[in-house]
Parts: sequence; C-alpha cells; structure tokens
Amino acid sequence: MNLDGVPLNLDVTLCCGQVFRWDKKRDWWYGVVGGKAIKVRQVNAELDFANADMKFVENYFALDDDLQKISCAVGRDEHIRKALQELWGLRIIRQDPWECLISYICATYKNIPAIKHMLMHLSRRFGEKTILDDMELFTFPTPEKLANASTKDLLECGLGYRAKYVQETSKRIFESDFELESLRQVSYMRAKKQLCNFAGVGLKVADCVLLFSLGKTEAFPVDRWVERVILNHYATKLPRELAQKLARRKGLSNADYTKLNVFGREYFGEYAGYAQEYLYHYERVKTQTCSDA
DNA sequence: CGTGGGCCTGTCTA
DNA sequence: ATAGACAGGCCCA
Repeated sequence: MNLDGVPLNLDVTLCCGQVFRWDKKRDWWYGVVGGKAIKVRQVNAELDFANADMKFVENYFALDDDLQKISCAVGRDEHIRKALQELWGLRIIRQDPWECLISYICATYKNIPAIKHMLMHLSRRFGEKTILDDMELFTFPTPEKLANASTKDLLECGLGYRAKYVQETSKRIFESDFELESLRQVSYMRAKKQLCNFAGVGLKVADCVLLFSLGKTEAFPVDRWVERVILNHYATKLPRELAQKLARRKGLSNADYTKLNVFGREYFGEYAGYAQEYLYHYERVKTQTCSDA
C-alpha cells in the first residue's frame, strides 16, 4: 500500500527498543503478531506486507496517530525538536498487552540484546512454531503455558530472578482470567495501579505496558536513559534539590521516579509517551549504534 | 513514607 | 583474552 504522505520510518520503529521480537532478513521485517507470522517492508512511501490485511497493519503501526499534530504538541524545545527531526517517522506501535507485560517484566536490569534472547527462548520453548518463507517463527506463549511452566524451564530460558515474577504473574492472569485489554477503559492512574499489583511490575514496567500496548500515550516511562536525558537537557526545569540529588545517586526511588514521570507528563502533555520514545532513542543513537542486527 | 542493598545472567568495555 | 562493570528495576528489610 502507499503511505500517501503518512510519515513512517519502519526501521527506526522496529529497532528502537519498544518491541523485541522482530527480525530483519533481506530488507523484510519478520514478526509474529496476533498469533500469526507476518512480514513487512518499507520502500520509501510504499509499505508492503504479507499474511496480514491493511486494516490490521494500519492499526498495529498506529498509522492513524497524527504524527504532525503530535510533533507540534510535544515540540516544546530545541532538544526534542532535534530528536523528532532526526528520528522522524518513529511510531509507537500497538502491541499485544500480554506479550508486552511479560516482555517488560523480563526487561528489568538487562540490555536489549539480552532481552531479545530471553523472549526468543521463551517463545521457542513454549510458543508454537509457524513458518513464513524460509523463516521459523514462534508465537508468544499463552498465559496458560507460562503459568504451567516449571521454574527450571524458565531458568533455562535465562530469566534468572525474573522467573518467579513471570510465573506468579502468569498464574494470576491465567487463573483469574484477567483481561488486560479491560485496562484500556480505565484512566492512566487507575490502570497503572492495577498493573503494579502484578509480581515484577513496578512503576517503570507499568508505564511501558500502558504506553506500548494499552493506548496510554500520556505514559512517560523513566529509565536510566531518560533519566540521563532529563539531567543533561532538562535539569533547569526541575527543582534544584532534585536535580542535584539525581546527579549524585545511581538509582531512582519510587518517589523520585514519580517526580520525573510527572515532569514529563506535564511538560510534554497528552503525547508525552511519544516524546519519551524519541528522546530515549535519540540519546542512545548519539552514544552508540542501534543495538539491532 | 523514605532509603539501601541484593539480585540472575548476558553484553559491553577496557 | 578475561575480568569487571553495567544493564529500559523490583522487592524486601
């Protein structure tokens, strides 16, 4: 299909660290979405795909989000405008909440290549194999599969201390038949509190799940990188005491997390999540190369 | 309510 | 090459 003026940068979108189970082979991106393997490729204004219909692709890549409007809304200063310009076409895609939740529980205290490996191992062992072209792809394990997985199995997937969180959260979701999708109808704050009740889910993980899979574009996850961005470019907009304290310390307490989170949401507004993702990725590409194949 | 330390293990860096 | 630091944090004392 022709994008017809709708801005999209597929490569940046799929390798900026918001989603972990896409692989590029011969200029096609292969992934599993909605239980089936699909492939996507962008050639300038042309977006090609196979094994999926147009409506599905448009929704998954959030092509109905008006990037121009969002850019105007969050473009409050030189730095963010530079990031927007540099990474123009990056979109926040609409992931499956279940996969997103487990992914970010696993993502704590890991770098992106390691996260991809864990999720690949999990899918290989507990998902179902599907074939597309010459690619073997695996669906993401269901809550039932992970709820019944043994600790030993999960450890062999490299989860380490995250194994018990995945186990507990999967059990709760499976046994109570919890519908993560229902959190879409709930306010950002209430949904965040609900998510934080799951094992292995704190403020940061909850914000990621809300932003990347539950349509809360105002969510503003604060990780080490975003903390760095704020310190390097927005410190003057914070209370001086807070900025000094953050410069001294290594990690974020919940209270300080919330302060930075509120700053982001108030400063950038209802699309703070987009600002976060541009700033996050921009900070990374400035200091290293894209950590993707 | 705020703070500090521990944590599995794969990557990255020197 | 090999050790040591660090990683898209969370939990518990």
